[in-house]
Amino acid sequence: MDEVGRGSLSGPVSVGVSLVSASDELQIDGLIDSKALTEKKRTEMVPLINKWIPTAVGHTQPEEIDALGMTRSLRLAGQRALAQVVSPEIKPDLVLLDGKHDWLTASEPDLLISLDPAEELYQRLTQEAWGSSSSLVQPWEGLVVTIIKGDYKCASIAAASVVAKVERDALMNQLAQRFPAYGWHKNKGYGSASHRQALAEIGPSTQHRLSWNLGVSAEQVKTTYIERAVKNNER
DNA sequence: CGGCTCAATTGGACAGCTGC
DNA sequence: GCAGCTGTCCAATTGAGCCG
Repeated sequence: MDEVGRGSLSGPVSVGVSLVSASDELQIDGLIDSKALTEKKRTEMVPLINKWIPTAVGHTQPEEIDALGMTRSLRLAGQRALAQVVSPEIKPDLVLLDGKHDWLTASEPDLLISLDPAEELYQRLTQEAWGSSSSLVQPWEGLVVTIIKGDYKCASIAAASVVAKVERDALMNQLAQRFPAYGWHKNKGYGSASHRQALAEIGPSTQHRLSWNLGVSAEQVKTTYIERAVKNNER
C-alpha cells in the first residue's frame, strides 16, 4: 500500500493497494515511486500494472478528514482500498506499507477510548466499506510491515503508489472543473502560491480541509462549513 | 527546449529527548 | 508524569541549474 494526497489542502487523501503473491515476478520496466515518474509515464503504466496484478484505490473525503484527523483518514482510505481486493478466497498474509509509521493498525488508545466520536465515526465508515464489498470478510487487522523508502525498494508498493496517484489526479482534474478558481488541474490541491492566493481572495470551497491552516479567516471557514451542511442536507 | 535533479517550502504525525 | 521541542518520516510544488 501507498498513500497520496496527505499534504494537500483540498481533495481526498487516497491509498492505493496492489495484490501480489510471493511467487510473482516484476514484469514492468521502470516501475518506481510515482513521484519519480512524469504524469505521462504514470498514466501509461496503469494498464500495464493492472495486467500484471490486481489493484484498488480507496479515498477519504475532506469533510471526513476534518472529522477523523489524518491518521484515521489514512486508515479509512486503506480499509476502503483493501475491501475492494480482499475476498474469502483471497486474504493477504501481510500488508507492506511505505514509510516508518504504521497508520493502518489502530493504536491502543484508539481502541480503548470507544466513546471518542472520531473513533466511533471511523468504525462506522469502515464497517460500511466492508459491508458494501461483495466479500464476506472483516476489516483488515492482520500483520503490517513498514518499509522506509518502500516506494523505491518494493515493486508492489511502487505499483500501489502509481495507481493511487493517477486516480487521485484524475479526481482532482474533475474537481478543478467544478471549482476552477483554485487551479487544481495544476496544483492537485497542494498549497501552491496561486492556490493560496485564490484561498485568500474567495475563501475555501466545500472540498477544502477546513481543519487545516488554510490561511483564511475563521468567518470564511464558518461559511464553508454551513455550505457543506446545506449540501449534505439536500443530499 | 524539454527532461532531470536538487534544495527550499508547505502540510501532518510520531518517537524520543529534555526540562519542569 | 507531563508538556514542549526536535528530528524523521510521509505527501507534494516551485524554481534554479545542468545536460543532451
